[in-house]
Amino acid sequence: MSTTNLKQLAQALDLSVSTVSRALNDSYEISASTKLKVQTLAAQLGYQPNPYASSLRRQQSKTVGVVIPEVANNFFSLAINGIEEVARQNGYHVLVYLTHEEFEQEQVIIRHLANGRVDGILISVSGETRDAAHFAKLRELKLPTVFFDRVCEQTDTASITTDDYDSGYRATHHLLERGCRRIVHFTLAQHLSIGQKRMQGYLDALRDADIAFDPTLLVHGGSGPDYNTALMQQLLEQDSSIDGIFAAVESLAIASYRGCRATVRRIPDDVKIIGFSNLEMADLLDPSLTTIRQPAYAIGREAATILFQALIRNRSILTSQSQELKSELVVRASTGG
Amino acid sequence: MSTTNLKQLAQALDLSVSTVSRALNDSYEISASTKLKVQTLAAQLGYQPNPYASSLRRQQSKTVGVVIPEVANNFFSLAINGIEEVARQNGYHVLVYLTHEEFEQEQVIIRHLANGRVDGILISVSGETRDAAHFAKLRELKLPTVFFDRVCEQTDTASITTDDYDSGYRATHHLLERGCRRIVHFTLAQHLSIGQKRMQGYLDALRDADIAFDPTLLVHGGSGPDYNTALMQQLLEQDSSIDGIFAAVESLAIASYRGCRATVRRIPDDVKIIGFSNLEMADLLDPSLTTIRQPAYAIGREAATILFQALIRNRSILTSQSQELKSELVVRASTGG
DNA sequence: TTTATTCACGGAAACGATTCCGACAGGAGT
DNA sequence: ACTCCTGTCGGAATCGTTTCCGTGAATAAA
Repeated sequence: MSTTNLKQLAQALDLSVSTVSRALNDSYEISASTKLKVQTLAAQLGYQPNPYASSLRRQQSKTVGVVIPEVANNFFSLAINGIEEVARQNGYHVLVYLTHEEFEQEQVIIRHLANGRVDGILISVSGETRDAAHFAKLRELKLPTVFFDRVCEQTDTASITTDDYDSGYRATHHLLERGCRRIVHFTLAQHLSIGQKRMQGYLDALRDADIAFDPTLLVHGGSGPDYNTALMQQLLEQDSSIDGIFAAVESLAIASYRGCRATVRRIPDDVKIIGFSNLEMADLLDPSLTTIRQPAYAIGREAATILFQALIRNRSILTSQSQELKSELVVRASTGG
Repeated sequence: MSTTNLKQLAQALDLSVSTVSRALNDSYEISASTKLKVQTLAAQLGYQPNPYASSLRRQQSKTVGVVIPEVANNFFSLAINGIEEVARQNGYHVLVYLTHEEFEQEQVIIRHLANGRVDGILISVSGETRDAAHFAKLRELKLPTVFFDRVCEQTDTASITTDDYDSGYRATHHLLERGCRRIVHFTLAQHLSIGQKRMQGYLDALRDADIAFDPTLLVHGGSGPDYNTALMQQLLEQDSSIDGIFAAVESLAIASYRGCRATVRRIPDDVKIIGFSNLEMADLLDPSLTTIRQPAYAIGREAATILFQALIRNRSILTSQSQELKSELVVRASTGG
């Protein structure tokens, strides 16, 4: 669509196409004078190389794919922010795909990405993902892939996460410290490693406090805020002994708030709530929410940085390196200040 | 990268490349039997056409570009959600670019997009954008463009917005109804049509209530939440008569909350606050925030739908059609209930 | 003066898919 | 028997770049 191409430039300058191409790419075998002539005319005519011709010839697209469950979520929004920034700095473009937490969508997207459209992939797997077969193709094709936050343990490639076990432990420990004894763990993605690590932190904190684990307090959220609110409401109605909730993701913390309101439980007097969240205005909630804040922006930046290091080196497969960033516990009113 | 290509398929089947291509594209001039043979082998080998070769030949990329100020924002997140969904349904890919509210970034991005990389553009312009010269190229290239929410009035192409004037009027009227007399209008993007419309609604509502407009109550926010909070705090300290704030975007409503807290103003007793916002948990804030909720997801869907209608028809320039969706005023505690 | 080397450039082959222009059957029409 | 289709397919051009290979001239080395 760009109106001018190499051939036109070459004709106008009475040079060959190859010379013009080399001049624009600052090749050493072109004299400074012709380089100048070519580049000035190119700038004047606003020449821009056709990206698809270029991508076809050199086998690289200068594009990365980002696959995430959803974007209307503060964590992933911030992560995309970091990714886009690093990509821009490296002259890469960013294709965004949403799985809507559905495994099937994820499979389709991965399959569509395995045709050279992208040079690398950054992915946070869907909550439904159990199987890792669809990632095998990426490995076959030597397509560099970095998992972030929600990793898939069955595939050995680079991944960047937060200290999920520790965070789960600390969150639970914090509630115990504040006197909670009947703590609900409200979770999504229970069969993902991230969910299991957080749960294990929860379990170990209980064990260390000599509190028996009650399986009825382990609640698996589903899709949709209304569903999760209803779920929590129902649980609170059935069990009046509940005095704490540890929500594994932001949306579940919100659902917990709503559940408490619906059942007239006071926060933090009756029930204390802590949740993973990147909500900027957690301190403005009623009551302000005690959060475990993940360094979402840094995660995006780090994941992208790792990917681009692999891309500019040799575009080979990434080693099974995994990096772990620290989350931060911010105590607020929902756990008693 | 994809391991199999047309030539390999052709050799394996003892057919020509052109025949295989036509068989896969379901051409009428290929017999049903060979079509079947070709398609089964292609499926078996997991053949996927090289997107760049394909894009180069047919001059279209099956990709659209989305240019927005930021993604860590509920409105734009929801809009992207709508866009991505429509794009997927039409077999298109979505490239996302962030301007970070900077005009220069926007120019660079638009320039980079004007080379055939995308078949169409969806854009919400940055807060700094005054000049529309960079959009002229898109028009020259006949690159279909749809503005959404933050439109650029100087270019006549399709746009989809909300009823910004009405919303501004209603928001201000609501504050007046609740007894406010000294209402701050806290705005970004004051030289964008969206900002001017909202402001005009504010001005007209004041006029209709026979309240003189005080220019010191028109506050132009800047970048960064800390800056905006400080700005509001300073204003509240200087002027104790302020009894209402109409925030033109979500982040400014939040800054207003923080400003009130810093100056120990009670909401809604001392100062009532209303703001544009797509915050899902506006009702959980302390106090719950009266909002004007834009149909963000629908805006994204509509904008994308308009774009794809143009793309599948004739990929010609879009007519200067503009569609307006309605926002919703949700009254909550921050305006007294 | 001859040979080698460097410099600056042109020609043409890729990359992988689409598509224009044929071509060669075999059957229909006269 | 001859022409004329129609149905199926192959060859080659094409999209716009990049890059391999080659070439002529000028300069340096012998």
